[in-house]
Amino acid sequence: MLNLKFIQENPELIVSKLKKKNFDAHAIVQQITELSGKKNEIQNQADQCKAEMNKISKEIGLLMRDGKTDEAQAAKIRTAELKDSIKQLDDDFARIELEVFNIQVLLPNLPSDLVPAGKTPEDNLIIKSHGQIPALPTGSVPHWELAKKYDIIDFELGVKITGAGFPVYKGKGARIQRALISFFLDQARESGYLEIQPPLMVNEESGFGTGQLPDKEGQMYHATEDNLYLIPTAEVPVTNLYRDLIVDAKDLPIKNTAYSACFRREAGSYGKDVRGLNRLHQFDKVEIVQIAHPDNSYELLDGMVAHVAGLVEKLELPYRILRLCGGDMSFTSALTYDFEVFSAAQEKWLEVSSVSNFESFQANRLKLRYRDEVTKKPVIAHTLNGSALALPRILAALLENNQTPEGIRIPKVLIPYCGFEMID
RNA sequence: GGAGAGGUGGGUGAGUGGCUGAAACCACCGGUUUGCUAAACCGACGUACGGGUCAUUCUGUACCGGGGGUUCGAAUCCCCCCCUCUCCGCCA
Repeated sequence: MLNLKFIQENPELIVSKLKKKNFDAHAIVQQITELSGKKNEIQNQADQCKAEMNKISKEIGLLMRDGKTDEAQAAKIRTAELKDSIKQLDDDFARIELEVFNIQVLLPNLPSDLVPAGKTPEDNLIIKSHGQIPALPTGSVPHWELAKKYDIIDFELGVKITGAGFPVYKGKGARIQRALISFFLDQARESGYLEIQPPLMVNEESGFGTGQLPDKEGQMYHATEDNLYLIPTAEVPVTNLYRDLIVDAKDLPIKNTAYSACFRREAGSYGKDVRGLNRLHQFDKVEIVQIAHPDNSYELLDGMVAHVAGLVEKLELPYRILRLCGGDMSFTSALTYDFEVFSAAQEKWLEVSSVSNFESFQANRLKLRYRDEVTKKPVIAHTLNGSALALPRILAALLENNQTPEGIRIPKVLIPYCGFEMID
């Protein structure tokens, strides 16, 4: 959510910047400017009435104390009128405030100047490619066949007990999952992130705080009996740890990491990309989150990108980093880097991480602020997060790229975590 | 699920109708003292949204879990909701 004062003071800037996201903000900005002008006017009137009311009430109190009941009684006459005005003005104010808010949340975050123009994923900017695309031996197969061949992931069994998109990992399949989680968490800890184990369900306030509610309500599993939501990413509970807080500037940046299962309904996505591990309703992910000072949030973003790149390199997977174009970015992001690894049997790039700076967009909703060391005033912080990493597609690429006639080779760095060198 | 207690500023916690935006203590910040640390003492110390100067300042309003009501006036009284804690039951 963009800050209201900022919108009022920079209408043209907002309209021009949002063009990059292919979003025409003109009408919204104009509406907001008009409505908030009206809102301020009403607040002024209401405040004046209330000030007079408070004054009279105080006087009545004093008169009563002195036993001058007649005078007190006389003073009450004026209050009835004021009361009506106040009620009317307060109602109007609340209505307009809600109206402004409802429009305000329709505005996407402003893209950073680094964001390339464009409409579709084809317009994303490849800023780095790394690693060799492996030449697989003849007879190589995609990961869902490997999963069956070595009996490490059972998709049908998942269908039986839950439904499509809820695979069952077995034996070395389960163990490699656990190994990846531990590896990612250890790496994050070594990069200075504090490990958090968050709840997997969140309340409505948290869903709102990170922007899943109300817009993406349909994408989350909702336990209606208790009005709790299964988290789509650890970003939600972890970022919300800092909701409604004013943190010390000297504690920034705050760096947290968390493993969690992630739950996504993926309503409306069917067909080509959903085979095997490519798209699931439940999957595992290690997330990294930072709460930052606005002055250095982009440096920190680069650091997060470097961290994720390190992970993929250690796993010996060919990857590329994309800077997302305006049209492919999320509503809330100011700058996003996607990581894709090459899945050699499917012969395609799979997104395994998305690292973003949200600047103050999320923090404004969260009311997450830091106290400026000079002015001593609260200032909205910046939030950043990224996957480091999401497991399923990493696993898909590991299985496909490392298949040999003898079995699937485990990357060196994972062997101590797995306790085996081959899936055979 | 049954019964009870309670939600006040960063924390503990006082406050049952007006002089309470809120005592006291702790923490944080500034200062004095001190060889350093500590202690002691003094001072400042909420947030949001408005208005005027827009630089420091000044000023209005709102906020004591959320919403509604009573009253000239509500943290305080009434109603509804939410949450937390304790005991019992059930259970990993």
